[in-house]
Amino acid sequence: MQGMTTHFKTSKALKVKKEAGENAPVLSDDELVAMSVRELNQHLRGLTKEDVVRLKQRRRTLKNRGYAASCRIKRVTQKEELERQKIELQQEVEKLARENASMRLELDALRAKYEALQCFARTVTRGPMSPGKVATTSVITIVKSTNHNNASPTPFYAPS
Amino acid sequence: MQGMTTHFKTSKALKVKKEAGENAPVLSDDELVAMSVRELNQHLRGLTKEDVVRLKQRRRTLKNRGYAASCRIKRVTQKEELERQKIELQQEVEKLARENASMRLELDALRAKYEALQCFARTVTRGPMSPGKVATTSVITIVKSTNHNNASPTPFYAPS
DNA sequence: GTGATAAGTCAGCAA
DNA sequence: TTGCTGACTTATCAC
Repeated sequence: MQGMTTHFKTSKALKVKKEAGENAPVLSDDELVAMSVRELNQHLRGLTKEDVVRLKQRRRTLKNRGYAASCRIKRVTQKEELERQKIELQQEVEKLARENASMRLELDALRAKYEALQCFARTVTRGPMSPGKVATTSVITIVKSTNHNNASPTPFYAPS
Repeated sequence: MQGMTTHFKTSKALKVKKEAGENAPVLSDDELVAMSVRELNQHLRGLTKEDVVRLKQRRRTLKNRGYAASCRIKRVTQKEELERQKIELQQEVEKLARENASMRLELDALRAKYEALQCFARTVTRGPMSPGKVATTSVITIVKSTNHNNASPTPFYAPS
């Protein structure tokens, strides 16, 4: 329904302007689009009303071309930004999950150590009937099993 | 450079087809676009070569219109999906951070309790010279200060 | 051929 | 008037 490419259209528009041109040195698209309204009016002197309308329309179209490009760039940029944030958040989730897991291990280990110590404390405080020697033996046994589980060589009676 | 809206163009295309029409009941856009190639060929009988080309081109344009629409919808959908995932991840980060903080508190509290118990154990095991009564008094003191810090009414010598 | 997409054009809204 | 964006068309690429 009009088999011309945009570039053909553009150059045709230029050609038309040239044909009807008075003195204008054939404004390029870039010049026309970068021109301020005041500057544009300078170039409008001595042109047909029709040419003025045509030129202004071409300017508007060129501007629109730029707007459309900005719009696309903005869209792409925003999408990339979202994807970046997504990756960042995923990494943060991973980091927190790791911290979480390691703290859970630490907590479990400490709970075990605590319970072992508690157990020992009970044997000691259950009554003054048993002499120190028995209690100490218990302690050694407990510590061994605890060490086997969390590889911490610190016996609970050390200053830590 | 052609001041017609798409709909105007479309109806113009229809009109053209009607003017040159043989027997076709003026295919609507929807009909034309939904038609299979084989069905289309049925409707192409007895049309000018030019009309055949025109009709096929109209069909292609209509199809393209649909593709463009799908493309836009897809773009929007993907963006929404990204935003949804972002919110989901933010919530997960918050949840993990909360868990993390509470576990850290728990860990600190347990460490304090453990150290208190350790302290007591040392007083008990330092030597069998001190009788049970003295040790018990120490225990009570420790428990009180521990309770003050973490509001846990469980003395370390209870079965927990 | 069919479907998807980048670029350009236009309409229409908002400032 | 300027800038932006949705919808459409066209060109182009991949399958």
